Amino acid sequence: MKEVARLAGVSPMTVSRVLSAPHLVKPETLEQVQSIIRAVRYVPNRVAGSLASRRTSLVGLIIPSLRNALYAETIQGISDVLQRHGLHLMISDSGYSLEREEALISAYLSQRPCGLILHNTTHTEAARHLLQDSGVPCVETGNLTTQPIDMAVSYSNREAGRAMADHLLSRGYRRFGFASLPISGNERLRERRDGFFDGLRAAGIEIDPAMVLEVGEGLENGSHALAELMRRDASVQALFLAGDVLAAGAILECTRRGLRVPGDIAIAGSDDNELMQQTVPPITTVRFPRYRIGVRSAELIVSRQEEERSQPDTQSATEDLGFEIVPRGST
Amino acid sequence: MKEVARLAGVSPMTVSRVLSAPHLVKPETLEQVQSIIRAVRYVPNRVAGSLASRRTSLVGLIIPSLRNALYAETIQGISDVLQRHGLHLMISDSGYSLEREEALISAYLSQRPCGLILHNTTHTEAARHLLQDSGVPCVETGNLTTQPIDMAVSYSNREAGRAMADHLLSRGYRRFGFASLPISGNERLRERRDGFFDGLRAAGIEIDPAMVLEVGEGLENGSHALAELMRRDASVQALFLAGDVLAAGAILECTRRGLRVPGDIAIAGSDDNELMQQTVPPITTVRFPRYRIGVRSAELIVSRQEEERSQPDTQSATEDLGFEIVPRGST
DNA sequence: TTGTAAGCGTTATCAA
DNA sequence: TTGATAACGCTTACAA
Repeated sequence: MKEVARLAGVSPMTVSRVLSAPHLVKPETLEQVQSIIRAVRYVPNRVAGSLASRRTSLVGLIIPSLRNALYAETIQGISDVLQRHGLHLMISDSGYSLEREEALISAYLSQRPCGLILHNTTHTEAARHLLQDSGVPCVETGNLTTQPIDMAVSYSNREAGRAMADHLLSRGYRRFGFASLPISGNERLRERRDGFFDGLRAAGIEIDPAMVLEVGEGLENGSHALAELMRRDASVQALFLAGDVLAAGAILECTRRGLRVPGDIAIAGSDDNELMQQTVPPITTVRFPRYRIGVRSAELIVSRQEEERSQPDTQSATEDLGFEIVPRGST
Repeated sequence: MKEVARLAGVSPMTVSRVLSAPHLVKPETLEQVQSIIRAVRYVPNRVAGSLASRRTSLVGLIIPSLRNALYAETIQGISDVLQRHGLHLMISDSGYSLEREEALISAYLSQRPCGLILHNTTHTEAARHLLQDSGVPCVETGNLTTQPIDMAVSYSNREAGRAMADHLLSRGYRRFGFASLPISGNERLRERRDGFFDGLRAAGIEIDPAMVLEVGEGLENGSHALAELMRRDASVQALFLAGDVLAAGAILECTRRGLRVPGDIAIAGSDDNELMQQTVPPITTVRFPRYRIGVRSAELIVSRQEEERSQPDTQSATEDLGFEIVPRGST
């Protein structure tokens, strides 16, 4: 910057203004400086800028897994908003471990980000403290929480589970099975499952513990879940496969076995992805507004940031973006 | 840090050492300082650290689209390696636009990252200059390039296309169709398509331009592609659907139409994802080592970084990680 | 093993 | 509209 200033015959401060507040610079000076900047291909150093201004352009995102296509929509929503505001996204995965999440939060806070987004609402004690003390705007997402650390943008997994129970009951099914990814350490799935059980119980139906399964990720494990649940109870009428693409895997397995869906067995999924619409038959599912969640999360952080520049009266927020049962051919 | 130093009765420099070179500190002092750090919940400021050391812990990644599940594997590979080395990943999507890529490169360079990974081998003139002048280690990936800006880790899309042609020819097919996402601005797909045509041509077969289609993303568009190509030539024998999940969409459409695969029509895909293995029949495809590519890309940047600390004799590298034709039921 | 001094490359602040 | 000056919170280099 000094070099640019020297060549343009102005002070470094003027160069700085050309870059970050061009409207404060006389048009001729502006153009003069800009031409030098282009000529020497000057690339400003934001590290220095951030230190001086005590403000970075980094937003941190921690998700349970990068591989899981679920998060892609949310990430795109976040990214779209941040990019419009000149902010940058750091992403890491916690591998579903709260300890790793804590370590990541700590590492991210060292970077003095202008915001943090967590796809998670349960954290270690230490992690909560870190976040609270830091004063960094923080959005929790992935599940509705009554006690957000700062802000939350989500939907109720419990209500979604209950709504799916109501849907299946309304179709006349009475014997159920349930499968999901491992519940431990995943409050989103736990809530969805418990909501489902609540809904059945309200209709006087108790699900057999043997008909509740945890399986690994992937289509293949959806197939396994179907096979195993049918083996355990050949008269089961409806399955709720909560999580990722398990339901699609089950449908594909039905195709392979020549089972009619929903004639022989009804199958419902969650997390509407395009696969759900394209199977034969298309799968009844519960859809969460993932892109919108990314967008709102990012917007909250951006607005927090802009607030800070004017009036620093921080306000917490919890937004419930809802969900939607999408009835299709499989139930 | 000053505050911690004061409370611990040492100089700030000792606190700094406790954090970044603990082996240089006397054990008692170390413990003493660490206990103060915990007590006051001191979170070091890496922005300041980076400015002083002229070294950040940020690696930038630019991919064409965040939504595309293709990149998830590569990202996970990168992330796994970086996390082990205490580095952080910034991710943005260029939306398949070279101009946006250039803008992102420029923005990333301002952050003085310790490396950049581009899922792309064609760039604007300005972008190449920026990268070359910056001296920031840069890995290009996604396609084999003869002229890497710095380093490259990839596979040959052209060879992959040719290999798929050979595979289909060896199965006895002679009338072909091809569909992919839009080719323009996507050198990876162009190469794959051209390689496919090369392979056919070598066997004396020229593909009818009417049987070459570009469609949008998603399963649904795979279905459309199948419908359209069969409409244009009812006697077509084999389709190569290159890109994303188009082939799976086509297979699902065949299921809906009651077409036998490969009896009525053979279908081959690319980018082996789990969907390809689970359809009925499973889809013949070409598999790229996406996770490995992420791993190697990150490793090259890490090793460059460590080199720099010792001997600064930078060396360029192009690594070809190959691909694999996976013959399955659909051809 | 620890400390001192001098930056790192910007921006905030105030004065001109 | 522009400039001088003093930070920002660390690390490097060297000295003790």
